[in-house]
Amino acid sequence: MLRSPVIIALDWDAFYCSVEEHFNPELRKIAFAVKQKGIICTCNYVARALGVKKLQLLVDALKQFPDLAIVNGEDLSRYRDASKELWYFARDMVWGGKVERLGFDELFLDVTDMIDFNIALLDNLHVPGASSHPVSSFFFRMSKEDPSVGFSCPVLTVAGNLATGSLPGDFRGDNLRLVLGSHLCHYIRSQILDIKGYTSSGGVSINKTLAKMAGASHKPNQQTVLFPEFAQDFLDTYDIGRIPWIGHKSKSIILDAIYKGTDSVNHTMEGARDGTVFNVRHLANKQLFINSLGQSAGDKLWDLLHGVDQTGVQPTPDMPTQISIEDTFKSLTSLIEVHNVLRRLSYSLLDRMYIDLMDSDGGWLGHPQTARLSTRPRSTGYYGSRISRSDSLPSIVFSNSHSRDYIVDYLVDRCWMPLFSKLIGDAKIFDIVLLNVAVINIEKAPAKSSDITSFLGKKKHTDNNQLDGVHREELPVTKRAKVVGEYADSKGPRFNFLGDDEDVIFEEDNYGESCVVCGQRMMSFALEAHMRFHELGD
DNA sequence: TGGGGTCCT
DNA sequence: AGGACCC
Repeated sequence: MLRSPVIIALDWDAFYCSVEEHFNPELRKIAFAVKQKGIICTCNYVARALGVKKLQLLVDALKQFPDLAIVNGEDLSRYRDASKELWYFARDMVWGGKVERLGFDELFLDVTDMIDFNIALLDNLHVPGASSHPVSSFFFRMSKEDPSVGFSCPVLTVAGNLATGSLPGDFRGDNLRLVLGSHLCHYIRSQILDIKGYTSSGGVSINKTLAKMAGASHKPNQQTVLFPEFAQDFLDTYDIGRIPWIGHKSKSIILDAIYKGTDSVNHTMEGARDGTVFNVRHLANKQLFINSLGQSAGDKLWDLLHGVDQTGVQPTPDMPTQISIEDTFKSLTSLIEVHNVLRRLSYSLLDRMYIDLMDSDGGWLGHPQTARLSTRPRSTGYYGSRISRSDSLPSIVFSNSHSRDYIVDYLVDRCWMPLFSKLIGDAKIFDIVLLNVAVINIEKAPAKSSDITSFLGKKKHTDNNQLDGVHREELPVTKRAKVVGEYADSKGPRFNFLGDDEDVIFEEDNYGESCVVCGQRMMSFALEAHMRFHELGD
């Protein structure tokens, strides 16, 4: 008999805010939001209760809620650190480490093996002919080796919410496995809260998409199990655009294909086109999906509407496949400004490479092969459109015999600036709003025997599962400080109320300054290097 | 309207 | 090199 997987989706509640509250517990009590440039990227639940929205314009939110506190979240290092820590912690609990990370705040856990093992234990408790009563509780084992590790698991109840509010017809077979999954989910969330101090929302079902949607249906700090027999009812009420992996483009293509006969008035009015899963399922068919989206995407999205998701949990590797650093601007038009931004971005990029690609002895775990520079032109193309150029990454970035300053200079002059020239072409006239530097195509370094060189000092990666509440909050800082030193310290969490306008005003003082020598306008932080440029007599 | 990521074409 | 998707 074929058994379904048991998948758990976890989502840290208001993640950036939770991290900030970790650093500054006083934030817990007040309404606050995390901003990046001109927008609020997330806000805590105190603020949400007042009506603050995610992805709201900062100026709008402050107009409406003058007392809203604002934290600058443009530097992601603290969130990345916390994300990694929670990911490793969860992964240590899942047999085979079958954990996939999605963004910084979501995990998929394939706990099928753990469920199967414990189902077998449960079956053994039923002595044939001895009793007609099933056990009401048993000890769920979290370890194959140590029978004392685990938790008490009531098998006649479901932990948390029921998607569609319905109990399944029976507690046998795959249903029983999901019941155990719900208790496992609850146990894992409790561990994460008790030991790491983060609340989460959980979803339990037979594949990633159903688990994720189930989890999203009851937030925060709750969990939901979706039994397969209710999957279609659950999905049918959703708009297709709310199903993960069906984005704006796909939704629009699908609705266009379905409603292609209707007039243009209806076409442009979103409300006029019923996009519920139920409606789309009945007005379209698989062939229409394949015709309009292509074989592979059409097939996949049609399956999704029916609760079928073949993509398994792909364990996220320890090394990222790319590392990128970016910044956005209102407008960047001169080479010297670009040069200075690239210098700053290169510093951060090196930091990230040292953190994510080096082992505790300062040896490289992986070597990126390619450097990629991306920009976004101002007001050309659709929003978000980027253009990029790439070239092989100079191997000097792996050197331990050059200073960081030297490597940065080398990168900017020999790598990023030439790529930038390639990007903007012969006209040499540009107006960009974004710069992104990335190292990609990271190849795993061959296993090394020993490497004594350690110009960065020890980067300790301990498993701090046993840390108590007092020391827990110091972790992310101390972990990073040894590696990046004073650079990171200068960029610690900043937070201010309205009235302390440093972070609230949008980059006001970065613009409109003029060089006293040549009169060229540039951002203030570019002035210093620009003056050096004059002193050297160009 | 951010500052990241993944995979596919 | 770009485009889709995710957060």
